[in-house]
Amino acid sequence: MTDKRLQVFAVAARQLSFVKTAKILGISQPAVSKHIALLEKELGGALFLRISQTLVLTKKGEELLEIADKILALYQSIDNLKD
Amino acid sequence: MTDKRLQVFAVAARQLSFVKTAKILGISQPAVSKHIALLEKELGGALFLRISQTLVLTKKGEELLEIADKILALYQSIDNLKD
DNA sequence: TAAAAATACTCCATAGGTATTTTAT
DNA sequence: ATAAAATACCTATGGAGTATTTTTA
Repeated sequence: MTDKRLQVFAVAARQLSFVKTAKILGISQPAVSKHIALLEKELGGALFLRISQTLVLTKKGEELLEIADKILALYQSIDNLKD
Repeated sequence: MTDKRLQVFAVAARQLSFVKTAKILGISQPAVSKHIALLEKELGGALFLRISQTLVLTKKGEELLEIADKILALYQSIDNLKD
């Protein structure tokens, strides 16, 4: 698991669009899809429901988002150790 | 950054031995050395002092350990989402 | 059709291993 | 001579990209 993966998820969970997520993070749309797919595989369940090209966060997705936000904030504090 | 990297660091910070860390985690000693070296490069400073084959945590190392513990605990709670 | 996500490839960087070297006891 | 960490080298997996396909509005 990487912080990048969680970051991609956190943005996607709020944008509810892999295309927008890709633009925001400056990576390709397939890269986003693959991050999410691997995360879902790792957690053994869907994080998003794909209902007629609309994305919706699942319960598991919501739970992950809460934890991911905390982890990402802590990674930020690691970045601050660089100074 | 990966959770594995932080886990290797957290164990090493307590064992103060890369050999012991490697045994505990079931990976090779060079793998441990490389994780630490990359972490130190990423943070732009030493995490351990190598004083006559004794390892000592630096201030930066101590600061990282506190944050790493919190992140690793949160990763544990992600693991629990699998159930 | 148009737009979004998924899939298929290709390429490079990183993680891990074994073997070896260096350094200090 | 021993023991620990670092380095060299090799291999395999993962991450990223571009191009394409699939699906649904």
